[in-house]
Amino acid sequence: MTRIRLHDTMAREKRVFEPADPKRVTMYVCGPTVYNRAHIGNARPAVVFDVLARLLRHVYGADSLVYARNVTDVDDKIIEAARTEGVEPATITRRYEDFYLADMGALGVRPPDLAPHATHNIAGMVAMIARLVETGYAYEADGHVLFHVPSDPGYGALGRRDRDAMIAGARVEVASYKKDPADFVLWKPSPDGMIGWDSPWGRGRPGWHIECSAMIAAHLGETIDIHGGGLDLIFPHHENEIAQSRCAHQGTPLARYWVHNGFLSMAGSEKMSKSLGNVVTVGELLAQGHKGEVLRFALLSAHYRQPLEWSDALIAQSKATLDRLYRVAGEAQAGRADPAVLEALADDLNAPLALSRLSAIEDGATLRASAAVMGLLESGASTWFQGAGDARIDALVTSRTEAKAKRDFAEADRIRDELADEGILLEDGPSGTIWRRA
RNA sequence: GGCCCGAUGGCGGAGUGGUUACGCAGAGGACUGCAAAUCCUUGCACGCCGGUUCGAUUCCGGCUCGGGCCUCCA
Repeated sequence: MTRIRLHDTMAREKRVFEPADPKRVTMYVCGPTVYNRAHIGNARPAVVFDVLARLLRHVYGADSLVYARNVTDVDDKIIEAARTEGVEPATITRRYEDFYLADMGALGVRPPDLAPHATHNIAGMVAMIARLVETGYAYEADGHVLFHVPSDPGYGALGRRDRDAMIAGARVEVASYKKDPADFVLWKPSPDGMIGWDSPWGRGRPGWHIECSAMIAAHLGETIDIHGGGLDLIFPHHENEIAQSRCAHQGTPLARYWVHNGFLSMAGSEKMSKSLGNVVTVGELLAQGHKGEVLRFALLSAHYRQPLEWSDALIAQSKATLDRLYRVAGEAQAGRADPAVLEALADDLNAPLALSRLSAIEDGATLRASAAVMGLLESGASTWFQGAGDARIDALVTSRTEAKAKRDFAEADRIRDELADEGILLEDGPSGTIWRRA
């Protein structure tokens, strides 16, 4: 069996991956807060963990992975967006979840096995908060319930920071009702008219961190194999998840491996972020005519932990490379995957190395099977190059072939130029002329 | 200020204590009515300064530059 190694953020090093139960490998990745369109940076974890899921299924069996990616559908940004538009929060969340699924689908991201929604798991959150209050890890204050960080001596292990450092660096004013500046919210009150649920502490809504802890416990178990997400979630989000879950579960660890992807930046080298306004959404890129698979290839062109600078040149290079790979793949059916490609992916998901090994494959069936583990080359070559097909173009190509047979090259070139103006390129091969869209 | 990460050829990007990454783009050739595609050939590299070493892009230290986190954030 292929031996997978993963870089574990907790250990700060690559570790051999050994699931607790090879027949039921569990993975949880922090999914979107659905209040706007996903930008290309948001797509990186979706694509990266989609590849990891494909690899895990390849190694452990298609039915041996349970992959959950949550949907945060209650959040202050959602409430704000709903208020701005004058609609219910559910209108916002449904709209943007649909967009998210469509955008990720275009990138070849398969839906996860489970997509738990925060609003469907309130009872589990309330129960977990209640247990934390009972056991002295959390307290009620001014309508809020807060996790008391000093009560958890293990706090800070993932983010590698001590309490003093956290407090010294705090850039947000500390709420007066907190016992300790580092304490974070588990439950907050909702005024009349705002989305909320009844609880022992009054009508309110959950804090962000408790959502993931409760949904992991409810859907995957107290300890999961892999927890993934973006680098920026390490602190505080994942640190807080760990604290809540461990304290609610008698010290049982939340995850056995922590995997974090690096960031995408735009040319100009600042982090792509909504607040900076330097974002390109997946929807915009698709609308510009870029194929989803090209964007996927571009996202996989750097190792997932490395920074990746997004640019038009990167998109163009990715397309050119994919064009060539599709010519090799042709219409071949998937055969056996190349072990060298699998080996690269198994070594901490080294996608760039895997892609380079893909380039060395000359057999279409092997190429297609190997690329499938990365979610690439899943179309036939004719679909890739021509799309749905076009009888008018076929007729023009036939006319040109006839002109060529009569050695009327002026007419043949005229037709070729005419098609070129439409972005249609012709290739005269030994078995006739084929066309493709540029 | 604290913690963490990165720096490879025109571009993207692996990897390694001493031999070719690979891809894209470029150049030359073959093929072609001309192209395209394909094949062959080919140029271009490891941020700066020290140290360890027979030998460092690779290990160590310092520096410079860039990026991330420090309770909104993939």
